[in-house]
Amino acid sequence: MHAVVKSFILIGMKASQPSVRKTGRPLSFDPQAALEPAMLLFWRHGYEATSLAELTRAMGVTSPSIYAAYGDKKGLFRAAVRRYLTQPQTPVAVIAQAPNAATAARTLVEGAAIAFTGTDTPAGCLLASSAIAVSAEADDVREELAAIRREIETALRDRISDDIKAGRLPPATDRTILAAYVMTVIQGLSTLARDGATRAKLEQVAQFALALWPQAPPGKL
Amino acid sequence: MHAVVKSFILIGMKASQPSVRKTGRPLSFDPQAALEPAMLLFWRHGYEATSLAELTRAMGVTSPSIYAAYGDKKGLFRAAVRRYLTQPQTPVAVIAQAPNAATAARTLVEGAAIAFTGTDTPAGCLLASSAIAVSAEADDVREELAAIRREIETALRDRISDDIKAGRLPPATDRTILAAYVMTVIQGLSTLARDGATRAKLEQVAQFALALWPQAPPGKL
DNA sequence: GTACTTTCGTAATGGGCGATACGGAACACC
DNA sequence: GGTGTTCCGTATCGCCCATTACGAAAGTAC
Repeated sequence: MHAVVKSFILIGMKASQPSVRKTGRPLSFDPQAALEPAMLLFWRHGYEATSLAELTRAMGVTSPSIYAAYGDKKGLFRAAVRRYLTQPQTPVAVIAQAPNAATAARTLVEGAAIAFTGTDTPAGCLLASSAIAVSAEADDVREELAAIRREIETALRDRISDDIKAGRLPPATDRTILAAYVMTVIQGLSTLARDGATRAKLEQVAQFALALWPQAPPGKL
Repeated sequence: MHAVVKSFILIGMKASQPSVRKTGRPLSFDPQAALEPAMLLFWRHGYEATSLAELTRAMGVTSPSIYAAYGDKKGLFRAAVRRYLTQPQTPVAVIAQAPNAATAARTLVEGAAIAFTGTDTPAGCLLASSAIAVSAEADDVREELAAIRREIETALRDRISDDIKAGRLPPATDRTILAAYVMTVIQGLSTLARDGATRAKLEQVAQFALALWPQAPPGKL
């Protein structure tokens, strides 16, 4: 019975168009579209500091409908995080599609400086800042986001490994530290943006930080 | 009357030894010493996710006594932050006492890698992580911590200016970006520590990041 | 000892939280 | 048009939150 409920949730969330269900009263809202204002609220105030009352007001959906569509507050947050990460594409996809690790890192860091200072969105990064210090009851949510962050770091580290093997990076490069350094800069940029730093400042810090990328051995680019 | 209460609070918090008050039932706890467990809780769970019930249990002080000594939850948090920042000395003092900006930055970043991975303390930095995403009611607390972060950044930037004028740094050095870069790395290290990174890893990232410090012109060290 | 001052612990305050029970409404199916 | 199914809105649930009223307790002052 619990599995049945969950499958409905997945159906309701995956498709923006009318789902495969045939009978019963139709949904009066688009569960995918309603994630937008929820994502913005979680982005601004974080997971725990965003109340259901604020969410229902911003989404234009009553709480029983939210619980039917997403399960509970954690389910809604997870869906909002998924939406956040796929706009326009996930960091892991960015890393995979870049021609090399240097481009991947540059795209991530420069993209962070821009994404963290959007005029129509809250400052900083939802993934980096919305569940850092949480209560014991929400520790699973914090851990989920930490796992995503580690996943990105691992993907970048693997790309660096490839470049070292291919001779595009010096053999002495420490792939683990280099990947961790890039993540450190991105996380730090989120806090600076939240503290009110301008886009220009963030972009300059990003450029400065990227100057540490090891140079390719001669003739191996 | 409100000012009177506040003066009592300051007296009670500044002196660990018996205050100048003569009459009345004596305090049954040391308001300064009781900040230690409160600081650790705020450090671990952040300002909003730490409840008064947890605080009273950890401090061994009932809530009316907490309100008499610190005013309210925000007052207790501010006192805990002050205690955090003065162990062993404030970042601004570290910057002021260093022989030059390079040493100041190195001391801050290397100290962060160690302080953020203590075995007897929560991971990460209380200043960097305890009030990042907060509700509207706690936005003043977030802003207060942001002001402290900006103060540290400004102090570092001014130290860099001195070094440029004294010829210890290249004239083309952008003091604003260099100071912001150091702050970015420190904030990022806090998140990495919270995500479970080891002290060794943080120290290596710190060393790596510090390699970006501009070299002094020849003969000007 | 008596009066005065301050802090103590107990117990409660109103309010907001996440989550839900329930009956009516809106569709598809036949 | 009747039946079955699903969703909607209202109203509310119990719980925990930060904060405080109140009377007893523990000191000093005289």
